Amino acid sequence: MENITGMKRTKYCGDFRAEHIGEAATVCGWVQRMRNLGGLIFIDLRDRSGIVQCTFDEAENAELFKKAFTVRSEFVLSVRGTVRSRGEGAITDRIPTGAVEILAEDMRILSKAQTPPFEIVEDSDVNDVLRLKYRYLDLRRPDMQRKIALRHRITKIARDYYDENGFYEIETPILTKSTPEGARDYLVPSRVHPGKFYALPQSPQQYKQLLMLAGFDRYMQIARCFRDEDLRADRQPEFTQIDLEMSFADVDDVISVNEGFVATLWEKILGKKISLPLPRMTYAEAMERFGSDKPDTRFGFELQDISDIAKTCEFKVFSGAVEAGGSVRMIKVDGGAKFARKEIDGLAEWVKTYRAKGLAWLKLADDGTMSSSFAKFLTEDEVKAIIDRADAKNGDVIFVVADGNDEIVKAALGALRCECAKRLDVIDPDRFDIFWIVEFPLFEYDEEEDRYVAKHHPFTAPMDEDVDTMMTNPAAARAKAYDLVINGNEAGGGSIRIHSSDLQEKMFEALGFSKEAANDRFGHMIEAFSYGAPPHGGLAFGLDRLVMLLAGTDSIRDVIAFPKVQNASEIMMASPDFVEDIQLTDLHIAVTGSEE
RNA sequence: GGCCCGGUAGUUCAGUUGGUUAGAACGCUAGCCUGUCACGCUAGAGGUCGUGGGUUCGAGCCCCAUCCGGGUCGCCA
Repeated sequence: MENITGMKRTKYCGDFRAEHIGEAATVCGWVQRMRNLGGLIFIDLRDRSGIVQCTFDEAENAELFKKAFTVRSEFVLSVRGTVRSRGEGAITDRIPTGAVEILAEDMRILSKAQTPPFEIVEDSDVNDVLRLKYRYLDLRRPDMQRKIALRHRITKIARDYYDENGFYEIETPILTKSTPEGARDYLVPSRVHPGKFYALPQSPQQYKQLLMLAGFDRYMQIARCFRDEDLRADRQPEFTQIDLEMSFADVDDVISVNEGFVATLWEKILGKKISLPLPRMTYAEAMERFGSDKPDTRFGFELQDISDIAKTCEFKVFSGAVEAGGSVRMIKVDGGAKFARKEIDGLAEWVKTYRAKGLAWLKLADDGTMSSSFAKFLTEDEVKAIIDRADAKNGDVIFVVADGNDEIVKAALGALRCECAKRLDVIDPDRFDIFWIVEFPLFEYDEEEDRYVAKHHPFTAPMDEDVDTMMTNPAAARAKAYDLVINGNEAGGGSIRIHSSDLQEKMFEALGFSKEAANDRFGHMIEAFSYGAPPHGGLAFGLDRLVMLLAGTDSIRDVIAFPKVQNASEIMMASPDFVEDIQLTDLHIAVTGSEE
């Protein structure tokens, strides 16, 4: 291999333009492709900025031409030469550097390369396992380079924006303590404390609150977080939050600063103006209209309650659901009559994954003919009342879900309306619906544990109106909590925190912690609050999801350099892995089961 | 843990009712070619059909199990 001495880059490949014609230049990069025309060889050289064509002419330099002959895809080269016009007819607007080329006068082969297991090209459609096994090759692809660069720009804008608004960037520990509520923790055994474990943080929640108590007033961090739960297309076990907290703030203050960040981001990255303040929708309204606490409002198909009609009808599936304390709700899907019977049957199966028992439907064909799975069990007036309420016209379909559990009805229809929108392709990909969901419930009932648990986390403040009734009527208590929703994605969320010891103790009591249990796990917080705590609150954006949205991709793996696959392993390094017995001994750990 | 989908050449895929020697494109190798840019032309190499078992005269195709991956429900304060 040759060295780079005297052949250092003068400019990135993608930066050459007609104005540089006549200049001497040296470029370094990977061979994207070569075209050998006999006495003339073109090599497309690629670096992170783009591609430039290097030309080797046998008539100009026969020895160099011979060397270029040995070059193959993905070789790493340094090429020195003169920038010149490609000449009449050869100029292309296919790439930004298409007006020029570099006539090579010298070339070093800095590194040879095996033929890669897949082609390094834009948007290649290669199996995920192979991509991830050779992630360093996958990342060479221009679209991946753009996504990772975009991620950098977003974190840079975040740091600048919060700095300008008085936030300090402060790091918090990665080795911390396990907390009983919430997701499963990743644990790290302690060598010096036999039997004790650190936990990796699910979020810097407690630390950032303590930073407010410490008087730093405003904090932010690009914080790595860890949750040992199953993966999804938009969920990784290790992910990044833009995490922040501010003192002497109420809901409006936190929302105001952070929607300013979102507007800045959209302006700088996409050139789109976001008008502020962003709209707000209560949790109750979101669930009632969209069956989701992160509704996609870019299309209609809203939920409508027909329990009143269903209650008295002869169809037991409907009336029985209402009698059992549940509900009967519907969505009208404009243009949904084009769903074939088979497809509707498929959707009926599909909603069962959301625990709905079935899917009733009523279709109005384009010629006005009605067909339905349930109309025959209802009176003409009842059917008409449903069609009228849905405001259904020819070409529409109405889907009805009935269940003794209203939550199931809403969740199933909420998911179904998104699925229908996707199948009918009614979503404008250039549209961004960004708004806040506010007034979340303070608690939610956990059927497994048979008690109320914190919907957000146990430090979330109740709304002032609900403080007095939160113990007697926990189901109705609302929190000073808010989520930012973008196109049906939860892009961020946060809350105002409890800052009085009294209220915090009351909260632990409501969650069913004994005084001892609360003290054991959160004693440091309770004590800290006793030394003068400012009112404070904060928020965390899911950085990965923000990048996804701004990059226009629907897989979180596309915006993380080295992501994990569904079983939480990392294919390239092959982690997790077994360790040496001596390491386990040092950590006082005996393994009782393994994959082998 | 449940459900759905997928695994055939280096890559992306096709493969009929179970029937001869499993094909295509791209990539790769060699040769020719001085204005290509998805260069072109000619020739060639390349396959445990994810793995194991079963049914059958015969399995890429049917059955069972299993592994790997994707999506999703549960889960994710």
